[in-house]
Amino acid sequence: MAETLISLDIEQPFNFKRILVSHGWVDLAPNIYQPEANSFARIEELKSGTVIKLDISAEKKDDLTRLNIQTHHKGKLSKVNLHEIEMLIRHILRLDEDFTEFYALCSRQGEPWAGMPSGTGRLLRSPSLFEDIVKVICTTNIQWGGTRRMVREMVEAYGKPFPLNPELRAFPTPDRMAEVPFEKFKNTLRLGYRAPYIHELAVQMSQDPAAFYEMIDGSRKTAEIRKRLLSIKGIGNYAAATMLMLLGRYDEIPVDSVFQQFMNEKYFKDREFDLKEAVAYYDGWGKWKYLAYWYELLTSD
DNA sequence: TTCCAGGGGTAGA
DNA sequence: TCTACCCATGGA
Repeated sequence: MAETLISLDIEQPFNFKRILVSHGWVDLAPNIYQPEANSFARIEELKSGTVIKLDISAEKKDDLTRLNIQTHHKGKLSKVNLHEIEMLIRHILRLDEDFTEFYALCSRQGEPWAGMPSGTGRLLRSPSLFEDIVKVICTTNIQWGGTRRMVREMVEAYGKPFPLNPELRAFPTPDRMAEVPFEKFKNTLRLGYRAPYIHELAVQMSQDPAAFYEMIDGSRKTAEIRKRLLSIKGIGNYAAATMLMLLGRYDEIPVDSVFQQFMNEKYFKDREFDLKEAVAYYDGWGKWKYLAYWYELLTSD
């Protein structure tokens, strides 16, 4: 067993704890949430096929935050491996995303946004597009406990084991899912009607991953990316809005039962609920609608 | 047992 | 673009 510590100093407003409680992602396998330690771990299969465990925590250092990524591995990690780990950490924690404009807007909008803790706004994501799409599909038309179960079953059935503790596994690659015949895939996992969507996605992404990354290219307009996301079976309006959020685009409100119940209770107490009016409530936030809604929801009770 | 969940696909207007 | 209807699964 070997350990390698990677430390990253973050100078911009940054709030690690807020990432952990930003949405449910920290609680989905192969993430391991450690709330008492204010940290989380994650099993990761690197491009080389090496499976490692990452223990991710943060500490305050004067005016900046130091991220500590304790990497547990068998054998030695190459420079390429270490670079890949840093890049994936930067991605899942959104270290390179700029929220300056959002914070300025929050301070002008009054409460609850004006009182938002510094560095809020980063919602945890997964290293790969495949993992995030699969997880978003697993949040549709099901309670959160069901989402956790389905994701856990996928990891347990098809994730590559961590050699130092084979009970822990990485998130399955598209290849590993695609090579399983559909009938077997469907009967191994209890995904309900989502099984064909996820298996088909795995097949397509294993055949032509570049097409998917080209689809979400940063130079594309949000509406264009949204249209492409909607062409994926299993992704509708809610899931597309959630995927856009995960891609760093906050233009769309994810209209689901949570949104409708929250808006109904907060703004439609004495009158009939109007969905268009509820969505339009966030129009003033422009490209920051999702974060505005999400923060209001988090602080509502 | 029935209802429905952090909805979406499809057919038919 | 909008509406009905169907969809597996499991928790409440």
